[in-house]
Amino acid sequence: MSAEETTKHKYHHGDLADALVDATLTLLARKGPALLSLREVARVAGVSHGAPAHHFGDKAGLLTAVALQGHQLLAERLSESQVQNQSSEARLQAAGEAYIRFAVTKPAHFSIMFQPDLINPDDPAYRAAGAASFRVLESCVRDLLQPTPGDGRAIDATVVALWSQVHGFASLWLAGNFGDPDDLDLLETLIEEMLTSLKR
Amino acid sequence: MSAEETTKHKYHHGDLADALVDATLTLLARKGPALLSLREVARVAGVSHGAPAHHFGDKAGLLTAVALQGHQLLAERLSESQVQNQSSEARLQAAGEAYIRFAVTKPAHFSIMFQPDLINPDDPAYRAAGAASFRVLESCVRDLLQPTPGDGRAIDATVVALWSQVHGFASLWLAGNFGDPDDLDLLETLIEEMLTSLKR
DNA sequence: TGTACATCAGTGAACGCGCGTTCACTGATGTAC
DNA sequence: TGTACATCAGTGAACGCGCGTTCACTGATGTAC
Repeated sequence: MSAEETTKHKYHHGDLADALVDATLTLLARKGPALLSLREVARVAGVSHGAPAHHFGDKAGLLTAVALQGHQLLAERLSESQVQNQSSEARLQAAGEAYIRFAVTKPAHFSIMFQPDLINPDDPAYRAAGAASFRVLESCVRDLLQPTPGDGRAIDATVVALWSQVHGFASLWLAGNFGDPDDLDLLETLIEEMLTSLKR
Repeated sequence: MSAEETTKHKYHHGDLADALVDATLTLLARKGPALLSLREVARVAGVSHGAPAHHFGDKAGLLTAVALQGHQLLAERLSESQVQNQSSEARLQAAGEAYIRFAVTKPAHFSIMFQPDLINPDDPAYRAAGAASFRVLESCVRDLLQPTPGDGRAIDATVVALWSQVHGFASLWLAGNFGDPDDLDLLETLIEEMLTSLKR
């Protein structure tokens, strides 16, 4: 972000695509995907409401870009959680924890990433990003189970179990089902208590 | 439903409130909560678009009624899953399985039950129904852990773990993240493989 | 350095649309007598 | 059994609104020479 961008109003924005994604995230955090409008996004970004079409085609295109960024970010966080040399069990737990922390710290991204109705779920880049984050989860489970490569099943039940647990926890937490979503102490406690049970 | 209702068009519907809820469920199944409109609901129910206001006040009121019915149905299914005299472990597993089966067989209900943005989350009846289904889950976990009544914690981590897992599985399944949501064989396999791990 | 020109990015007016909600109304029902 | 009347449930026209998308345009940028 250049210095003059903050003061002067340039006709050419410079990085409007990114700015629109950011504005979308702001609004997603404020009111949820169902109530978001393209015009309001443009308003927040400070551009005319016709501008988004240039970069994203239509509303679904913009939301797909946000969901895609979310998956990339998630894959990144999951990968980072694996870098330290730990036991397989610890790495599994770290992946689960990273998933939950991603969702809780990036609720706006998370709120749109699994909404096939609102995005273009067949967008190749989106699919690739989703597959990438899934692969990290999968790899640490495989690691744990010892290599039984190509045992023919479409999806491993242990990955399903882990993914389900952390995804469900994040969703329920964000919707306020476990108490105040801003109670970070409670969050820490629940994460620890829930995930240590993975070791048993 | 009376016989003549199917043929004759009566000015007074007789049970419009229920019919509107049913129409809402039809549309929720077809296009998801974000894209649902009150006027379309009325159209499907075969009444004028002003009619819903009489029974539900506004759109959020109607959606709240649907979410409420969903929670009641879920609580029922969870309770039913507990009636047989089984071991504590088997009952826990049965509750988890009942939760998933509810979500998969009633996706329209499930799609709106945890959307505080679209309903009136403070509606007393809705809150009560949600609390009731939570209590069933909680009771079978307490049962399993042996009575340590009133240990002071706001929410038990084991309930959190179970709820998270089945809720996450249902959400991810319905969104197509584990494969074709209509592949019932795969569903059976995954439910069994995932939930038997609860016993270990 | 300067000029001409192609390309690009954002504007803003215009479009048609379906929406949620309101409300005076009217058809139907049921109760009192 | 019949009549009057209160109550209720659904109608349909009207309201104002914000939306997504399109498109001729214009301001800005960068490149060729």
